[in-house]
Amino acid sequence: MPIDPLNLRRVSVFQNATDDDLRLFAKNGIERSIEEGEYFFFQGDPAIYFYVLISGRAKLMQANPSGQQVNLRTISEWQMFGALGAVSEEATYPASAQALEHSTALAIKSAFLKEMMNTRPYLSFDLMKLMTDYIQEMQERYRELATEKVERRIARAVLRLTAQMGIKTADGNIELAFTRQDMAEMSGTTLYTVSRVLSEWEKRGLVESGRERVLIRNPHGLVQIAEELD
Amino acid sequence: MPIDPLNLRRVSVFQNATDDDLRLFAKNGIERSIEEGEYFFFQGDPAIYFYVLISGRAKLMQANPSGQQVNLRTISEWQMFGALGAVSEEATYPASAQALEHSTALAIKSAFLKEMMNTRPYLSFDLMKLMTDYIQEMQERYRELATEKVERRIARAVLRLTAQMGIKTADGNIELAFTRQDMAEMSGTTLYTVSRVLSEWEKRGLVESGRERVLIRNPHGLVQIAEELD
DNA sequence: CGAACAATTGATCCTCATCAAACCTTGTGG
DNA sequence: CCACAAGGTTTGATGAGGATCAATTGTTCG
Repeated sequence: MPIDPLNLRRVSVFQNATDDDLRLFAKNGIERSIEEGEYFFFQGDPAIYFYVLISGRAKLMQANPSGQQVNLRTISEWQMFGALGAVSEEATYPASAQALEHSTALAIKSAFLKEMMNTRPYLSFDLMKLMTDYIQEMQERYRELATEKVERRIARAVLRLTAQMGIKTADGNIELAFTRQDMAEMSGTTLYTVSRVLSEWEKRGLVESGRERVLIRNPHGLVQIAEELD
Repeated sequence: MPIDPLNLRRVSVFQNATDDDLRLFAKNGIERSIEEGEYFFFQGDPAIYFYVLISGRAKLMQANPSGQQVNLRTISEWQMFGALGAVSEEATYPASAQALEHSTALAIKSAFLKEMMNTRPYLSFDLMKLMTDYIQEMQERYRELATEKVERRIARAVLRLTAQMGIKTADGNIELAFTRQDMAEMSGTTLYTVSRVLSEWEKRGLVESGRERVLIRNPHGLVQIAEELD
């Protein structure tokens, strides 16, 4: 069943689009559903389409030649991904996009977005806005990785995730659904270190953790770890 | 003495501008000359202007609250910097821009660029192109920092620099003019480690190094260090 | 020539990665 | 409904890779 085109307004790049434009994008897109663990695209594939995640969760990962990988970002509903190729000609995806659970996305030809941008300044503008935000985030994460210790990096990753993908539980706490491996790839460390740090936090009453699950008990405590001098 | 507006075409974002547009930008800019070590702007300042470096060299650095800093990129002639603020409203610079030698830049109001982009799709487009390139570079550097060992990261930093700011010497070799500290900030390590690695490379005949100076003797050898598996 | 700055090198220490083994948790099929 | 397999997690032991500190040497410039 096709989505309601007007829902696309929830995509930040489309927030200023006319209803007609939204319908145009929807009409030009094809829905793709994939299972957990499968890929929307692989690093190195020609970047013909960009995607809008309609349901589920996914992650963008980049691997080095020997296979080690980092998690560049996690994608939740109504986020756009794979859009870098919409600008540079004959580009390939710089990262792979893997579903963290059963997910469906709308795939739209990058060339179409490019075409639309020619006549709609608001589109270029909103896409640029998205890019600058992302650049700033990457610059910060880069600095963190270069200058901060693991515990703090993990705290930051957890806070970023809670802001973006945290699920409110019945009792008002916030829960994350990630494996230790995922969290390690997001903070540039190993699953062992993440496990140790979480155990320590649990002892201190900051979180409660289980299989593919972290419950934030004391967000303020995490902020302190993430921010405090020395 | 004011610059020739047509020289602005060498700025990648202005490559498709009309001569008249170039003159407009030049007329709306003011030249600022600063000495080595001084700053065009500081991290946290309101981002009212963006800059085009006309002569000299500069670096963009980001510091964490306790003062440790990383070098996000180095800026050479006819490169634009500080332009992120042109998109997001009431933004502040996410990094500081410091001159590596006596430098002069053209400062143009971000609001003016924004205004120009409204009516000139090519401008938005070329700026986006620049942003995507930068995003890809940052993503790669982030992955490197997370997964690669220092020696390789230093090799990559050196190669990036030679491509961007290498100076051909009389005998056909390429030379870089950076302190160990600068190189350390660019590869996410310390000046001591950079010094040790350069000494080792010198023993192997890959480079020749001196005060604020590295001469590349065997670029291919460096590429091997930067790329080889295992 | 001397002061200021940059680079080198050795010694030491600490943070994490790595490896290994055991332990949970969840889902599946008999 | 239990048993077992598969995948996720924890924890300990060990060691490597760099950071840090300190002392010395080299370079540049007024």
